Amino acid sequence: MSWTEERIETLKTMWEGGQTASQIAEALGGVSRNAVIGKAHRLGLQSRPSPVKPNEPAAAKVEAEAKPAPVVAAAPPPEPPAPKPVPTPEPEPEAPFDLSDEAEDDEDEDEDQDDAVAASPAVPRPAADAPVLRSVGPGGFVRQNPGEQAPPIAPAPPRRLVPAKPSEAIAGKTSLLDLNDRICKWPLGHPGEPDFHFCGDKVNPGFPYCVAHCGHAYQAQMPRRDRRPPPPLPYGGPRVR
DNA sequence: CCCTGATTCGC
DNA sequence: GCGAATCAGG
Repeated sequence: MSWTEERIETLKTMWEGGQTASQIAEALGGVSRNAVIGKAHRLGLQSRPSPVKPNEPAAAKVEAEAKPAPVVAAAPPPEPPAPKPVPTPEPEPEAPFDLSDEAEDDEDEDEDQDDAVAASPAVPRPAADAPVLRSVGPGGFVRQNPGEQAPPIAPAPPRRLVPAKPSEAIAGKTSLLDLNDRICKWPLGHPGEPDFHFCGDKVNPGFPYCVAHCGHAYQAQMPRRDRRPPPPLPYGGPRVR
């Protein structure tokens, strides 16, 4: 399997969208997780929250036996490698909500989220967990060029909403409690803010959002090979394992 | 154990 | 350039 333009594009989008290397590898198919990581690095994609901390001074130690240690004569005490400044990660451009779940998530929040947003038994729930990227317009919405919208938008369903009691500010707006499988769940505003509410339009049948917001939610390119019936299963879909 | 990403290094 | 093997942290 080679890295075609399309596959690279998918890799980029998913990587930047916060998908794990495993998920990406699985979505692409024919490649291993390592291959994905390796390629991502070669592409210059910056590391996202990595579990491995950079060793500051301890540095050389790994299996760096590769370094034959230039023995000149009476080898002087090797200078300890100076700790290089940690590159400050660029803040993400923008996104309706925080996508990075793994980073700092709590269990209870997940539950809230599922209850709140994924409560649509009738709907094939295209992507309650990761409505991140994805494309294909079975609904008919036009797809944009990959370059036109760089930042991976993802109306990640808000977590921790449920303000115990309905606020007056959202009176007349579509609140969490108004959500059902027939109205658009696209969030407007930010959770916690007084006027936070949902779109509330009629959904594009089969999707959690209205047609307009589907256009925002589903954009990335997808391997348009085998036809995949209605519910376009996103990359981050159910992990088959 | 599982998972994650980072790195190395032979191809 | 590619990716398996390996490492290291959660």
